[in-house]
Amino acid sequence: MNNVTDINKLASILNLSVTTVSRVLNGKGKKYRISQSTSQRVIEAAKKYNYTPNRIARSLKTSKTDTIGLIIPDLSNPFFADIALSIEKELRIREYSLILCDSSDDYNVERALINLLSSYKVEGIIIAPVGTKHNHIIDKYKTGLPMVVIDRYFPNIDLPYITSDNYQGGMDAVNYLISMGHKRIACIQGIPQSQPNRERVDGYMEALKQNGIEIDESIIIGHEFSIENGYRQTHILFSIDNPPTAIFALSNLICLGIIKAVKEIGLKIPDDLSLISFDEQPYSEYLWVPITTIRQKKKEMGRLAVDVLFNYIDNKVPNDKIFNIKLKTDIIPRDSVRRIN
Amino acid sequence: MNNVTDINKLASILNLSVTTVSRVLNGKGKKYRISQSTSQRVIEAAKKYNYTPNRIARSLKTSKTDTIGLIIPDLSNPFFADIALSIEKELRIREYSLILCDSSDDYNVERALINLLSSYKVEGIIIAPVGTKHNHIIDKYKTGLPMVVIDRYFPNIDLPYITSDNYQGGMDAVNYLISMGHKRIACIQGIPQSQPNRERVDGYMEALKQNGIEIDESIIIGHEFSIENGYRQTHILFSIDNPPTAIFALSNLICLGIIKAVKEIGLKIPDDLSLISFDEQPYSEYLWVPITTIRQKKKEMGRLAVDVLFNYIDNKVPNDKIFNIKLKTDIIPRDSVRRIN
DNA sequence: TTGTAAGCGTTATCAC
DNA sequence: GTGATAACGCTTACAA
Repeated sequence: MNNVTDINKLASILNLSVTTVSRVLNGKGKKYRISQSTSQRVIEAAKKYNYTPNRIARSLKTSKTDTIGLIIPDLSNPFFADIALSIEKELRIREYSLILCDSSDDYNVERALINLLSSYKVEGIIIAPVGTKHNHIIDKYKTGLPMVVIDRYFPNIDLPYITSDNYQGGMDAVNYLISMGHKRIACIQGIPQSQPNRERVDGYMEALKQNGIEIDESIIIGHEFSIENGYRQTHILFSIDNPPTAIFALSNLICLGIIKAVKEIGLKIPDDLSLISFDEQPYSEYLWVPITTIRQKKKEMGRLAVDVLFNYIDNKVPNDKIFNIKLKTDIIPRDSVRRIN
Repeated sequence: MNNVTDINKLASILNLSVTTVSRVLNGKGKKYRISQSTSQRVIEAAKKYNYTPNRIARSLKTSKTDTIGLIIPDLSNPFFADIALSIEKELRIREYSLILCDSSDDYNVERALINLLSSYKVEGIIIAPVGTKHNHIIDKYKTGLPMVVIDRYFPNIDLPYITSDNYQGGMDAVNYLISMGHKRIACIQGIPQSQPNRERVDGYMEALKQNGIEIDESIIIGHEFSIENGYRQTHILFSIDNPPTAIFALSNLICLGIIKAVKEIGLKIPDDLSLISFDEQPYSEYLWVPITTIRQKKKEMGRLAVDVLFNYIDNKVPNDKIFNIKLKTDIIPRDSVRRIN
């Protein structure tokens, strides 16, 4: 089983030039009118000696690496894991591979990762940014490296993005709560500076406004998309006078934290508290109480991100034409919201 | 902002040879006794022109790509997502990057991915195999490419692996159930041919045997690590005579399916049915009933996989010395198991 | 129908 | 202290 890893060796074994071997192996046999028999011999030898072209060498020559980079803040969050999976699948179809990077929601890490990926000569980057600063991203994009931002985008900045319609999602959630009779609605948020968070909160406020309900800033709290945050803030909410009758959780992780706290406090959902949460998960239905959620189109987001990215990579679209897409969310009513008086 | 992407250009701007520039940039300045001032100039110019070495070219020369490949069956399964994250983090510390591949639990895809990764010249591969065949893996390993198998390993085969002690985990789960008075214990399994599944079932049977409980093969059912499978099998279990008083679920996804079915059937956990499940998840505690689980050391598994892999990559260890590691599991008692008469 | 040779951007060997 | 130059394995003009 003498594996051959070098086109030169293969060519010399075959008594052919590397050119011919390369052409056959790249499917350019007929283009260069290489004889049937030669082609056969090459293909068989390649199989026999288990030869696969060295992509590194090929890339150096062609400046195509067939790789793209993905930077996400937290792979252990199923929201991002699902998106990553969707992206991987889409890339596979195009015969591209994925270099996966986790920024741990850290701006400095993210910054370094972009440069790292660029040194690996990825042909494009899909990034769910930490969400606060964006200069490092734009700079790289202007360099000519195709990039698409997902989830946490930057408004009014020339960067292609795919995100959910978080504003509408926030409005839908709160309108639903209001339609069920709730007026005192708290909002436990994630990273306040991040755009999805902002828009969800804006949607929340708009819904209240449209329904003539006064906004109480003291029950818009929290600072992180985590279980811990949901847990803490809920305890705070129920230690104040006039606690809410409903909570709008801005992510699945926050929602879990709320459940934890609510049980500790000894309340029942939805009897004592109604709950609605952003992010549908496979387990949302099987939680303590089946949770009413706002579902984002994760798979679609991944698919579109790749689509749009390749529009730039394949130069179907000029770099200064910016794609901006907001995907509709939908609401999945379950048992966690109760109708009150 | 004229970015320079070529060491030649940078060298000519500096009026130095590429050799010198390369040496300085690779931290070999003092080794070659390059003057302080020259080093300074190089470093500053690199920064000024935003120069980063082309890793593709470097790799071709050094045959080091600083990448490793990861193949997992399903990134949307949080068990694998957590492991992937742990691996990514470990690699980052070593300044390596990760090419992530999802095999969709498909043997043919897995086969192709191994060759693909090898053509990308990854320096090693960590793989959670589909779990049935292994020749393609061994063949590649024998080629000299370092590989480590995680989770679904192959017994009595010369391949390094890191997995959980599934046998012990299975025994622990069932012993716990038995200690709570259960005798009629069903087992809903995942992929029957996969080794973790086998060993969990073996542990299950051993525990029964040791306690003088007869094994009823008709209540060891299922074929997939999925919600759907858990759901279906539970319905089947409760359509037969003499249904179980407890179920041992062999994965978190299966557990969710069981919950779904149990609710439909109108049973209560743990009143009418006790449930214990493999795989601890962040949400295990917040499910319909807080679920008693067998926790696997996912983070540790990822960490060790990388550790062991680098023992081969760095040739600290001969390729024919095989590392085999089984990590202890632990049991997290919650409310889903009831003590019966 | 096939082959020769240049060149992709590095690093490493040898030379000065 | 610094520099020419070969080589890594491939693709691709250009030749024949």
